[in-house]
Amino acid sequence: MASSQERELWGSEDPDYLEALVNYTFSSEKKSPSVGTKRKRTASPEPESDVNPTLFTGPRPPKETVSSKNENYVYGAANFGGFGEYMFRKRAKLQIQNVQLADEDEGTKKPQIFKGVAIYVNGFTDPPFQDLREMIMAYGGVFHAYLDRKSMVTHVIASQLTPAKILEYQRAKLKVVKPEWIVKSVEAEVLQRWQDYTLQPGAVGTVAALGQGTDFSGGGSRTAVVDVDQPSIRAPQKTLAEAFASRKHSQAASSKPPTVQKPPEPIQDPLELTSPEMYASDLLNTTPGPSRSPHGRILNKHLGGSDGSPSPTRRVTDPNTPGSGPNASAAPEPTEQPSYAMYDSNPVAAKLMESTEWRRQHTSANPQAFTESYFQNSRLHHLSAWKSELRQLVADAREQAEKAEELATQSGDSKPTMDVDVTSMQGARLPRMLVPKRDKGKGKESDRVIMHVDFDSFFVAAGLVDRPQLKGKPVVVCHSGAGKVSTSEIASASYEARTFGIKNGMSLGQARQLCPNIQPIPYEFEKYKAFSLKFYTILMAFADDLQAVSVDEAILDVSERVAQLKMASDDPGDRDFAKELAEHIRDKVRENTGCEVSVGISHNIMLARMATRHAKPAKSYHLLPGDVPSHLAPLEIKAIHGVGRSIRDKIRDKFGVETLGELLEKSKDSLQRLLGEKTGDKIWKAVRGIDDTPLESDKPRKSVSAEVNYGIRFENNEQAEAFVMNLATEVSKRLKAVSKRGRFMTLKIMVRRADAPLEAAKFLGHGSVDCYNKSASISDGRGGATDDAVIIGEESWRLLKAFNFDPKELRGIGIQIQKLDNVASATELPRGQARLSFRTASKVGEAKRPIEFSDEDVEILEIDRPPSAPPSRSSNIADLPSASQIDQSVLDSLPEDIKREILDSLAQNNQKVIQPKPTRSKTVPSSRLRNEIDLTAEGDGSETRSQSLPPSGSQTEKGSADMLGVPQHFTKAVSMSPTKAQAGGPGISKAAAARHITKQLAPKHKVPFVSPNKHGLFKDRTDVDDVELRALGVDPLFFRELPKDIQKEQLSILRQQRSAGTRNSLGPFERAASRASSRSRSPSLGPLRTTTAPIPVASYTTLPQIKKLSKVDDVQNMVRDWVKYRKTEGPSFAEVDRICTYLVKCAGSDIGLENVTSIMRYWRMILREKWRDEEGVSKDEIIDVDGNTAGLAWWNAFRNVKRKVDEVVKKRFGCGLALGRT
DNA sequence: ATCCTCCCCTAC
DNA sequence: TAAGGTAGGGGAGGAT
Ligand SMILES: Nc1ccn([C@H]2C[C@H](O)[C@@H](COP(=O)(O)OP(=O)(O)OP(=O)(O)O)O2)c(=O)n1
Ligand SMILES: [Mg+2]
Repeated sequence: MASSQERELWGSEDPDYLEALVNYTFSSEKKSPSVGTKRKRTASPEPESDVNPTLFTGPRPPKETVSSKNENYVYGAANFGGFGEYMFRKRAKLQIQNVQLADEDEGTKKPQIFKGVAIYVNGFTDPPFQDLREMIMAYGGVFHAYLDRKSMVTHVIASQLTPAKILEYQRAKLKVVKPEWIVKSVEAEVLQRWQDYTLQPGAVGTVAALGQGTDFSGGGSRTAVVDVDQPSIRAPQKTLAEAFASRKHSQAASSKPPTVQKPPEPIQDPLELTSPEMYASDLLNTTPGPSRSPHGRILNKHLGGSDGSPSPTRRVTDPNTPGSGPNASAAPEPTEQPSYAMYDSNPVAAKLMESTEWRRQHTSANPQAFTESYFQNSRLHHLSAWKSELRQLVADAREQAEKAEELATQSGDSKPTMDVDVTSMQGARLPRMLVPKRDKGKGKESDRVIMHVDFDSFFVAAGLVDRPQLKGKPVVVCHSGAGKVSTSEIASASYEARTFGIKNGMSLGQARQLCPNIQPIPYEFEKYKAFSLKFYTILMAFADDLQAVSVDEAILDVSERVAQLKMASDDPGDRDFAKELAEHIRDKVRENTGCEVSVGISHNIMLARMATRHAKPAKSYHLLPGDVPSHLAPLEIKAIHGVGRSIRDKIRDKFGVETLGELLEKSKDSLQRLLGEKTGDKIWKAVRGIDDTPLESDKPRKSVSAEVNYGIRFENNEQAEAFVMNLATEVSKRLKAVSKRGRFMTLKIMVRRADAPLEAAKFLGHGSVDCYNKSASISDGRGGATDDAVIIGEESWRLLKAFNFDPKELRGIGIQIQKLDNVASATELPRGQARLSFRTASKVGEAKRPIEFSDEDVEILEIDRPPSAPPSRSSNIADLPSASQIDQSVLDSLPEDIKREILDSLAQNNQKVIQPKPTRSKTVPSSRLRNEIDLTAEGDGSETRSQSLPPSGSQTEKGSADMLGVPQHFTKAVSMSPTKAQAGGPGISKAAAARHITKQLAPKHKVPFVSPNKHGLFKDRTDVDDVELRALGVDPLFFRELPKDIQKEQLSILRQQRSAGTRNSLGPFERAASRASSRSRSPSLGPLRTTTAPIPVASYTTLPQIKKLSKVDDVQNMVRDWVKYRKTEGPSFAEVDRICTYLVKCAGSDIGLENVTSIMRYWRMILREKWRDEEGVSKDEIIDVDGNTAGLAWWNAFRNVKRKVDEVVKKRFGCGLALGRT
């Protein structure tokens, strides 16, 4: 039965596959390769015309099927739209204020429809309390935070109240109405009859408000509201879900009654195996595994010894055998668990691979088609992509809100806020944290109310929305569905399935052994995305702050929100508002998605997560401080977020403890010695329920990558090269999608281990492999960051070629880009512009560059770019292009030993003799029996285990990695063989020598290979930007202060106008710019200036540690951290504005002025330390060696703030603030 | 001390 | 059939 269903769900149209299945004899060992057996499928398309229909089409439900769109930057069809108008609830009021201000500007003031109306809001409402409050106030009403006999409240707003409560109010002569009354009145801008909105005793919480009330589009601002088109909180939408959800095989499972048989025996602690690197499927493989260390770890047999043979940086290895440790076993292992795969080498795959045609249709042998369909169907790829998109959306919404907040504040919204104002928006004025992660709330940790929200069995839950008949049954989401021995991975298992021991990450085959009647359902990526968007939209309405964790999970700070609820309640009593809010959120999500989420609440993130675990499924749980000790004590170590198998084992091996309670006895010091400073401290604190980690919602992206470690099967180098180029194109797309460009890249390679079977246990999996990485600098022609697919692709291919691997042995390829610059501030200019900038740049650059680029950088090595190569491309640190590219004279200048090494390496390289050492490898422990169970699961500890090299191995590993026979850097840099040429020469170790060279090469590449004097290079696109900006009539200073997206947008508009010859008419941006400059133009910048302000006591210039006021000191520290935090990308608009607001405010008071001077001086000092350049007016180019423009942005920010402060000071004292020279 | 590079580890 | 990606915290050890 299952099979028929499966067929219906997935179908199986691949004749070759079917044949392979049929022909395979399970009980026997592999059959002899019957070549030529496979014939082409009946109705198959020609090989090339259509790449491979089976990958794209197929009987899969059209719904979830990826409808890839062109605009999607990745193959994924599941990008999120933007939250666009969504805002954090907390900021909603500001939006309204804005609207109001705007209206006032136009002379259109909101009609005071609520004049004479005094309102009190009770309990949870939709829209939220604060939104209502703002609406009421904006339209002339009075808002009361308390309800006592003295207040003149006329109306009580509530979505739901107990009959008793309603009566009580009515007796007090209060009108009890629903929120819609407010909303509708605002929408119509006319006071509606309250009688039409009275709250009836019987009314259920189904506040219609969500349905429609929230949208007060009438006011001209919908900022605080969920847009109707987007999946919103309101209408239970049928939208996407329905649109896509064809009723299709909904009745597929109908055959079986909803009876679930009981699981054989709940597995408590399945062995854990897999790990990111070590997958359970590969455990069976290795026969003669690496030797085992005392602790059950596998010792890495040292490959590539001194002979220079290659050594992997890593080897994907065995998940350590369960309980193999000495003490082991605290957890009784279920002895009967199915293994990930039944065979060491997948017989079906082996057979299919015999067919060239099949390979070209289903593996990397067909780069373009394979990559595309692979990413479209990779759940892990989607998970990662969604995560970063969500983070970006949250960051955007936040930035937008903050901007609005600033505007509202600045514009003087000093209008007297009605009476109370418990909630006051003072947040906007306080010098709140600049850097989010900073100790914004030290000391008040206990006051935080953190909520962790996570869907229960997300993929399954989403899938069951359209398959109600499967609810209550053991269901799993995975590809395929056929095959008794399927190696298809289970992305999500229902709670019913979990009772059988099935876990996320297991193979379907394993699951079948645990539960023969397991019901697999297909993926529906589009639906997950849509649900997630609704989910986040809902959360945003209730959170003070929000951190996106993943597509189905988020962390909220609801401290303020809960405090407000409490204050607004006339009868706080002992109600747990946090829990009520959690349930409210659960209701909302259920209404909108039909899925259950669980909520964990506590006073810090770690505990909130633990609370969620306890709550699941379908519940909420508030872990109170008093319950923490007893709650944590019995949990296993892995229950701490961030503690995986490796750390758990280290602790277990060292202390022999299994639970958090036992860990309490270990000293912090011993933990730090074992795990490292930070990790040890974290664990020590965690065990005590301590976690001061703040929510992180706006961290800048540090890398962008794309990798494929599945289905990689090349027949020759041509295919490999094509694949690499294709992957580079993918990375390029991703970079462009986030407006980033990089200056450094790393190629990640997986190679089949010699002892691993040709075909892995997992169908087309990578199997047991060795990992190798190689890095290189990349740049556009001007030494700037790049996102060019060709540049990245060529560099990647060169790096790969340098390894000289047999293409047939490759099993994984990845390209990662680092050292990112934002496009807005990086290069993006057409040639012409570049040239323009060049002039300016060289002018400025020549003066300072020489200093930064010492002779060694520039003169030691010069590499001429082959004329054929586009001048734009430069490689770097990593291998030298070729012997012909090395300037002989430069070579001659090198120490003899080093020179020899270089030549040797080049020679070897040419001979293709070099064998790199893997940095890592993945393998299987020999001890693992084929039928043992290993399983993976994420939830509990069973999954991933990655085996780190044994201590000794690790060290050696590390050492060898660095030296690889020779210094790793050198090796990399020169693509040379591992031979440890002994050159240790005078004084320097070989490694040191290599590094030395590397260093010389590195900077050199990023900049050109030539001397700056010679060619006046060193121009920086940043300069370009400034020059261009000026050419466009824009003040660079002002421009830099704008949010990146605005910068980009304005830039393109201006360029367009310019090219269209419209330049003379002022564009919106130009107007803004001129306005800005005139507004703050003040000569105050000069370091010297008379002062009225007392000179700060200490000269931080010389002694930064001197303190004056601890408060000042705190601010200074914050500034220091801030600069450090944003050192590579410059400060954000919101941050600068905040510090500016703070300083201006301080400057307005006598006491504060002194502090302002101190802080400004300190800030300047920090900037001077980091970016030499002074804030001199004449020069505005501060570009560091890497071409980064952060320094420029920082100085601009400093100058702007200084200007604003000066304005204030000038008004009071007649002249600007004097900071003195130093 | 602190930075930088090259990993390892973890999470979903 | 099957889709084992990817970003960021942080540690080790060398450079500065
Ligand atoms: N190894 C994994 C783990 C998770 N996921 C996907 C599917 C999950 O549904 C989703 C969310 O992961 P969770 O860890 O939150 O797991 P579930 O939501 O499935 O279950 P629960 O949260 O109830 O434990 O991510 C996956 O594809 N592979
Ligand atoms: Mg979940």
